[in-house]
Amino acid sequence: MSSTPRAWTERTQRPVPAGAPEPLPEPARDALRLEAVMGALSDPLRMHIVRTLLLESEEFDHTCGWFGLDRPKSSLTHHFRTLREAGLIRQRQYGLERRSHVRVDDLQARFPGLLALVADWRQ
Amino acid sequence: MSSTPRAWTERTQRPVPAGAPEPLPEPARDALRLEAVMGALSDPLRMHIVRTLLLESEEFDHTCGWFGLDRPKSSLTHHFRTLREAGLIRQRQYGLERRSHVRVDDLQARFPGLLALVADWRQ
DNA sequence: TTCGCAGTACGACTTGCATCGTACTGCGAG
DNA sequence: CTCGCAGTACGATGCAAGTCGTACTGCGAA
Repeated sequence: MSSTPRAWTERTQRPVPAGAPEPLPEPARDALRLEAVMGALSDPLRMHIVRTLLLESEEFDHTCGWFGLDRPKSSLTHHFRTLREAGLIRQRQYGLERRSHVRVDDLQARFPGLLALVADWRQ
Repeated sequence: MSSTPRAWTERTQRPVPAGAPEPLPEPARDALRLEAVMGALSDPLRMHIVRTLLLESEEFDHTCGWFGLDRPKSSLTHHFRTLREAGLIRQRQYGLERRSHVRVDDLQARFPGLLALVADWRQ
């Protein structure tokens, strides 16, 4: 079940599969704010989430549970919402679960080099 | 009295003039933390300070007053200390005044591309 | 030595955020 | 229909940070 992940630099955003649900509300590319993005990444847990999503994601998006984070569900909801509202991740509701991926194209376009910093982050 | 500022990308850190006071306490290059740096930059006023220091500084460092910020002095003390403790700026005490500059070399070495994002920031 | 000034230190207030428990929602399996 | 589960919503709590007034410090000029 594990397809080999491409390097994130080579993985431009995947085409959206037909019939995928609409993304949850998020800021448009032009509305992304560098301070807000950096504020979202100033929390180590959120930095970890984005970095993991960037480096270890496969062909499909991932649910909150996939990360194996040892925090209550309500805390994860909070952090994922923070990341989405800052524009770092896109979330779609697939039936029961909410799946996330990094907005690679938008972030590269607006803040070139930022994701490279995240990828190089050492805990 | 305005010498032409070089572009920040061409201005590697100036040699320290002989007899300059020691820098105030700051994290060493290896101790810089990306989350902390981003946390410091998540405040628009601090982002503005760093960007101004990066783009409009001259051959010498600058005092808090130079920025012409319309805030009480105690607020500025707070923000400059935050920037110094996160490792973004270096501060030296010259008699009465405390002068600051961006730690260009350290930041470029540890977080390449980060200062370019700051320079491109639009208020 | 006296004064003015740059900046600090301290403390109070307020706001925002992280954390988490609990109740709830809504889809899908059986 | 009923149950279980992923995740949300809500609210309480505690803490960290932003804001700012006031008192203070310490250098340098007159």
